[in-house]
Amino acid sequence: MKNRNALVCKVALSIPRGFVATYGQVAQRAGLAGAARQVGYALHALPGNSPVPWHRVVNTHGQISRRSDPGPEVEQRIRLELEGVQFDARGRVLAHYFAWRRGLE
DNA sequence: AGCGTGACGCAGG
DNA sequence: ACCTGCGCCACGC
Repeated sequence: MKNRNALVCKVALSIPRGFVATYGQVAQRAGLAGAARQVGYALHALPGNSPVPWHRVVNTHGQISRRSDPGPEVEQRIRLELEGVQFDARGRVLAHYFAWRRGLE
């Protein structure tokens, strides 16, 4: 269960504080291109005390993805705002905070 | 071993 | 901008 998961963690850890990245971008960087879903699953499986900045990963719309438990959803928003990340009225992270632009790299 | 499900993403219409 | 379908792949039943 390591590899895939470890790779995802590694990429997540490379996201600069105060910035965010999409599941797709993380997947791409982890060598799991096209399997963004797996990134979501991998992060979902992380223990709550994990040092991995899972909150810096959002969906392609720059929004915090809906999940079964609303709790983590709120926590993610808090943690990001704590790092200075701002959201627009629709709950999307402003493009300015994306660590890596799409198509770039 | 098959099947549904899910923190996703992209191409079409 | 909105909705739909399809691809992806690990997990649990």
